[in-house]
Amino acid sequence: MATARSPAAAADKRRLILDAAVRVFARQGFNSCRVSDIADEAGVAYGLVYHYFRSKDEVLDTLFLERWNVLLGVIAELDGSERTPREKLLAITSFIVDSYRHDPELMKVIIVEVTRAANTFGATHIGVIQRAYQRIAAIVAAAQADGSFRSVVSAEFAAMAFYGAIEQVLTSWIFGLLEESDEGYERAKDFVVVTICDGLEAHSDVASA
Amino acid sequence: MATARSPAAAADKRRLILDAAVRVFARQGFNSCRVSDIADEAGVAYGLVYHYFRSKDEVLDTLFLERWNVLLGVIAELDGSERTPREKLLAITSFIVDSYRHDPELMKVIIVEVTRAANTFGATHIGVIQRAYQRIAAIVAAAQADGSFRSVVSAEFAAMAFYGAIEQVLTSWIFGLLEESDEGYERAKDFVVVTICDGLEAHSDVASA
Amino acid sequence: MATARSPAAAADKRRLILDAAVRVFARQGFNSCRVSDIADEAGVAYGLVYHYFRSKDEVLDTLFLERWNVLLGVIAELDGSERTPREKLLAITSFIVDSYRHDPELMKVIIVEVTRAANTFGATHIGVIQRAYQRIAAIVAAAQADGSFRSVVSAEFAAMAFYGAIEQVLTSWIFGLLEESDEGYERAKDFVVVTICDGLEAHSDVASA
Amino acid sequence: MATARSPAAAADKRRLILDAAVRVFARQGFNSCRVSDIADEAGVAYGLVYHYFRSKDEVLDTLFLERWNVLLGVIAELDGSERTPREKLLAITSFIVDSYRHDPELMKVIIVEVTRAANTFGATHIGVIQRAYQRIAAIVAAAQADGSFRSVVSAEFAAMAFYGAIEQVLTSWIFGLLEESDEGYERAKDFVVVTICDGLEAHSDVASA
DNA sequence: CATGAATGAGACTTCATTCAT
DNA sequence: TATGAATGAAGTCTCATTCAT
Repeated sequence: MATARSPAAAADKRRLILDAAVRVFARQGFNSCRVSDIADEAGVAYGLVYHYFRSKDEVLDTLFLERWNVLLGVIAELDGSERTPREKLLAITSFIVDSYRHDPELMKVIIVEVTRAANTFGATHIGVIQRAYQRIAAIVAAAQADGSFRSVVSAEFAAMAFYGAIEQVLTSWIFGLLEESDEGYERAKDFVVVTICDGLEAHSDVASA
Repeated sequence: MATARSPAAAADKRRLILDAAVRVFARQGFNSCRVSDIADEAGVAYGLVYHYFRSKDEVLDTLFLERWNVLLGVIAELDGSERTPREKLLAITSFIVDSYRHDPELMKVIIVEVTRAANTFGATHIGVIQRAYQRIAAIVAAAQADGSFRSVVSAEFAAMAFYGAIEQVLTSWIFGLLEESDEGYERAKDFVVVTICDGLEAHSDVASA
Repeated sequence: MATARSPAAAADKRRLILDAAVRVFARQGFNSCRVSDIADEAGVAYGLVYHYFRSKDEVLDTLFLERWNVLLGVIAELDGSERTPREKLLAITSFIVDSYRHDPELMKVIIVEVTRAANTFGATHIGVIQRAYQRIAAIVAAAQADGSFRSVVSAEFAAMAFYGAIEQVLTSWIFGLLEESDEGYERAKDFVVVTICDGLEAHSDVASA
Repeated sequence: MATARSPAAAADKRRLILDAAVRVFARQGFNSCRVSDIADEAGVAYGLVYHYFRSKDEVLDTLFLERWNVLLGVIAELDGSERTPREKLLAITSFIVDSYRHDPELMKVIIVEVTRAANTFGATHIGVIQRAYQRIAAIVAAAQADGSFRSVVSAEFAAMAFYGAIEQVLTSWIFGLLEESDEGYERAKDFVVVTICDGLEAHSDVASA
């Protein structure tokens, strides 16, 4: 009782609600769930959700931004590191795949409810979403500048193909179309980088091109 | 009697509603629009939507299946053609990009409201969605079998990266992140194929790999 | 084809709709069925219902009045006959029970949807419904006047108990609470008359009363 | 804090809605009234009806079961008492008539909307409705066993005639066909029992039968 | 007579949000 | 902080009725 009312506990309630929201959004979808579903899942009265968040939207906004900002931070840090471009792309892929492995429900929510929701949350967060694409593009552009990447495709576009490949892998896991296993996760990381960096065609063809 | 109420005109009303629904779904999103918005856009009475469709969901189902079945037909046809694997992938890319160019609203609806809606329509149509991935994978697998594509990544996965790249391009157009122009559309087709088939890295690296 | 378009066939269509309506009203209830259900059951287009009847209500009105007027006629005829009061009551009971035996669906509709529908059809037809009660009361009153029936209860009230007993028997059949068989129907007729005319108590008690 | 929002007041709102529903159902009929009519009559917001009840149906179900269970309890209690069979039937009649006298609207709703609604609520509650008939039949059967009632009609059937007579009396009041007054209510009780127990025919006839 | 496409008012129900306690 | 009763706008869907052919 005494501990339950401590400031720490109060902060916990907010976290409790956010974590519950992830599970509910992942299970039912943002539009199909009720605020009371989140409260039930968190084990609190549903008025409390409105104590910590202005609206149902703000709950999802919060979840998305929390995670996306981590992603942006990781990419920024990588960009400034000593790695080769290929290593940088692998590290980004690795981070996203591991994010999914660690909390598949949160990543499902982010991809399904935000990143692709062109009319609702996607539009709201288009700015920060775009920033991720731009930072990846910057990595590619630098690689093209130093000659390690070819310039046949624009950096902007290359970033898109790269990110699209990753998101499609996650989507396939989300839809249950692709087997999920520790080995599967690791292979996926390699496959994305090999495909995007080396291409699918046999070397001889490439060489003669 | 070639009057406005001929059987042909009746069929037109159904089409009128479907076309209006595309515009409304694209503009407001499936969840944010009302059935009356569709009726208003089509210039018909509210109840007529329910005369032709059992529910709001069925309108979207119909739109999606109409178009997706065309895509499946095109891929199947291409698979049986005399083209090289690379040409086949280009043709698929070309078809999808041209679909978007011809009717960007319909493609927006399909991608935003169905293909990625893991909790709602995506789950409903997962079977037919998957079929497209599988047919692309079959093209890659055949290419790997005859040696024109390398086997370092599984065909299934390669198909995913390929399709993900395309969908990300369309998503970027939808979000207004990528310039849309006749030239842009054509370049996008090439870029997807070049990236996926040749890879981003400079040849020397690939050769030495 | 030639016969189907004859005037006789046209009249048949009206009858077809009425008969279909009985089945549909009995099965689904007046409120829960649609005009199109009646048309479907009759095998005609539902616009045709509106050719023969002004509204859905009028279909039920017609069915009710058709049958109730027959009942009124029977009671009137009996009243003028040479029978004893007890025989008259038996004849009325017999007619109603046989009506049910012959067309249970129609009687179900009349009782469930009209006779007891105090807020809707019952109110509309209260006049003609009451006339039946009054005619039965007249039979009882005459019997009381000539000494064959006691006058301890008012004729009006006695008619009510008599009719209520019959309707409850039909209701029990309708609800499936009472076994239906040829023998059951005949026994029911006797039971109603015995109960109402002789009473339930043993004779000795009655005699000593 | 003895304010209007105490827990007791909250419980009152539910009661308020139920009582309002009785008035509205009685006045307009279940099918013809809207949920908003109930809310308006109760002076509460639309949604509060759905806070306390899952549906419009559940409101009627609740009203019916509340009252019908009281009836079942009364009959059960009477059955175990020391009264003569005739006194038991009188007590049941008395209870039902007094129920109507005390709250005619509720009894109207129960009879018109439930007890005779073979396609909707009657079918739903057929089990508990039947239990009342059975308990009355049990009283008659016991009377027949001890010789106080004759066995010429089955107990089951006798119960039906008895209950049917009562319900017809109530129906007549509901339809405004029978004068309502304190004296009228009392006379009705006697009349039902006299008719059912003694019969309508003059004693001499009965004796000679 | 016959059809069924077209209309649109209106019903039930949901649920985000507020607020008194 | 925490609760959940209370609010009411808004949405989907139904269906009686009309009407052009």
